[in-house]
Amino acid sequence: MKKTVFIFSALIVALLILFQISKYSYVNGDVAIETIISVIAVVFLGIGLYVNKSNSKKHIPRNNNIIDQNKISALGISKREYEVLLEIAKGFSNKEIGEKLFVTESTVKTHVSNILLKLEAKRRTQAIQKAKELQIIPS
Amino acid sequence: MKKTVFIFSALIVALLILFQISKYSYVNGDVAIETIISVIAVVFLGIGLYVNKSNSKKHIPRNNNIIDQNKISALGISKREYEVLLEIAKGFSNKEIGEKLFVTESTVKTHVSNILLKLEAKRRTQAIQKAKELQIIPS
DNA sequence: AGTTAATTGGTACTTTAGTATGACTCCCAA
DNA sequence: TTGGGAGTCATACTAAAGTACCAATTAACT
Repeated sequence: MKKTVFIFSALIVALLILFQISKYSYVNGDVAIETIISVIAVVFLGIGLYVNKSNSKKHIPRNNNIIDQNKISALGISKREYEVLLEIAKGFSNKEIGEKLFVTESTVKTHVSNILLKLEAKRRTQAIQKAKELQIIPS
Repeated sequence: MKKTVFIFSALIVALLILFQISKYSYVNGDVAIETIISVIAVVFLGIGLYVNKSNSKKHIPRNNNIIDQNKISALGISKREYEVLLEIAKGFSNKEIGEKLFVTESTVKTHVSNILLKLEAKRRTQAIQKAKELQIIPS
């Protein structure tokens, strides 16, 4: 909200400055009224575009690719377990995950079991669903 | 792109109209220069806001909750198979899905096998992943 | 130095998941 | 009316997934 206050302040200041400049210039006959109006028009068109852009940017990140790191550690999920979780969500088997992470299938199974406990899931598919709900993996 | 052309045309027309109005009003001494400038400023501020809004709206629909019905039928996935697919994505076991849809686990297995064939997946987790990529199930 | 958590790996076992095949019913379009 | 797709179910099998315990190593912390 600080930004909004700043923008409107700048807007008012700009308005006053332009008033004075245009008055002064006109009185002296230096500048044509068309020029003054054009400058005003362009400036405020630009302000309108800028304000709208900075507002619309806030609405774009509706997709939750923002991973909640706090929840991961709150659940006690370790670095390695998390890596396994990501591979599970991609649809890989335990064997494939083992090959990817350079560990045996046995190790992967251990990690998976721990993940299921920590996410309170009965199956890996349920773990995927819960992890996405908790926003700890990208959807 | 038609909209953009329209907007810029309207912009130019508005500019010309304002030129004439301001000239005429000033010559007659009816209106103060401050008023003219204020009107110009407000009008172009409004234009700036409007143009960017209609542009940014096009970028918003990045979320894909829109299910592609055409792809489902293109893949030859039947109504019942699709129902099973949705339950798989929710993390249910074959037995649980059977209870939900009032069929035996055996029937669910048949459906699952067909789904895996049609989605070219080796596992149900991979089927979930592919289905989400194809936007045939909500993410 | 001792403790703890994380990572790794193994064995043995149970439970799901998935495949293959066959069969029955229902309904719809040719 | 008949062929085919969709849906249902069963059996028998193989393949993954998951559980339970145990154990060794390493890095970090006290």
